Amino acid sequence: MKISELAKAAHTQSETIRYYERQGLLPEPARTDANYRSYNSSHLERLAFIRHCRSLDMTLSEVRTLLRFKDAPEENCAEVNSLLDAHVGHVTQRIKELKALEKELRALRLQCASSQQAADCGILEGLEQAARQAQPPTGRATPGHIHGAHGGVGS
Amino acid sequence: MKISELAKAAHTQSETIRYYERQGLLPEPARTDANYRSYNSSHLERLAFIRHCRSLDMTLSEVRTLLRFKDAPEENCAEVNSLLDAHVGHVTQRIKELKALEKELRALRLQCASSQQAADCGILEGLEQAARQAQPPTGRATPGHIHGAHGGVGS
DNA sequence: AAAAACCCTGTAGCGACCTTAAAGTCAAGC
DNA sequence: GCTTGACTTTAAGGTCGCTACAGGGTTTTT
Repeated sequence: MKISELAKAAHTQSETIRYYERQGLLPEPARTDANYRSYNSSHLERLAFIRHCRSLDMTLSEVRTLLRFKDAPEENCAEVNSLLDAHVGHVTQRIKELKALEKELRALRLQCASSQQAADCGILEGLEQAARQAQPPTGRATPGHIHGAHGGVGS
Repeated sequence: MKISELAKAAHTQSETIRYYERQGLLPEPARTDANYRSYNSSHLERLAFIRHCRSLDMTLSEVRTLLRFKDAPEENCAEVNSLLDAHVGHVTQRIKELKALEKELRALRLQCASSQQAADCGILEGLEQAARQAQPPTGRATPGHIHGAHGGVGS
């Protein structure tokens, strides 16, 4: 299997596969005479595993940890459990934050129903006023790792 | 006001302020004889505005748009409204995605109650099995811009 | 045999910062 | 007047998870 076939099978781009190889997530495959990467089904399985973890919004570092356990089946898997617990915690926390955000944004949106001069725009005014009460940074409790509204794994 | 005073007042790091200046979000302030940046209250107000928008998970490009309207109060603010509508949409969408994710992760977590050999870990097994059904990438409808579980504005 | 489609390596870019480094400036204490 | 330490300056590089070239080689199709 060459790289584009593997890419198609795993719904991934070839570039991403090479990237995972550089990051040590995928083992270096055999090469053909022409120096092309030559994959087998075990590569596909591993890549599918990685992509699934990514679709669950895990970082590559988290995935790396899980792969370590897959590669060492005799180890105790307690760390897997706690990794997952932490990850669920991040997601739950992020949902909470985004809900609060959504509420604030919707309230803000109501302040300007029509299009008018920016000077009278309730949204801009609302933002300015909110900014004036120099809030304490409302940092998240734990740094977490679930991003904002922008990006994600997508297709 | 020098940079560290402004930084403290706006709960921001000095580096971030310089970064915003480079990005054209904050005007270049006057300089002292020693070439130190010298800020006034209008800078603070503008920085607070930016930080508040960031705490609402807007991108700097979105903030830039809002600032344009603040700087041109006679313009029609319709774009402000649609920007906010789009942003609320992104957040709402991301919440939906994260909720689905949370559900899947919690189900996965139940598969391994105790710590045991990784070979028998229900979580790893669950991940492997899920990965095997080569899902279509489940891309998000619109690219959106709300990130995953990792990162955010934080303190 | 030419053209199109693939593969290779290496590098640079995205966003929103954070960190480091090397050098200059300022206020206080001795 | 001199040192110490806390500030400031610019510039460069690192983070994360890719993506997009550039500039070559190879394989497949026409």
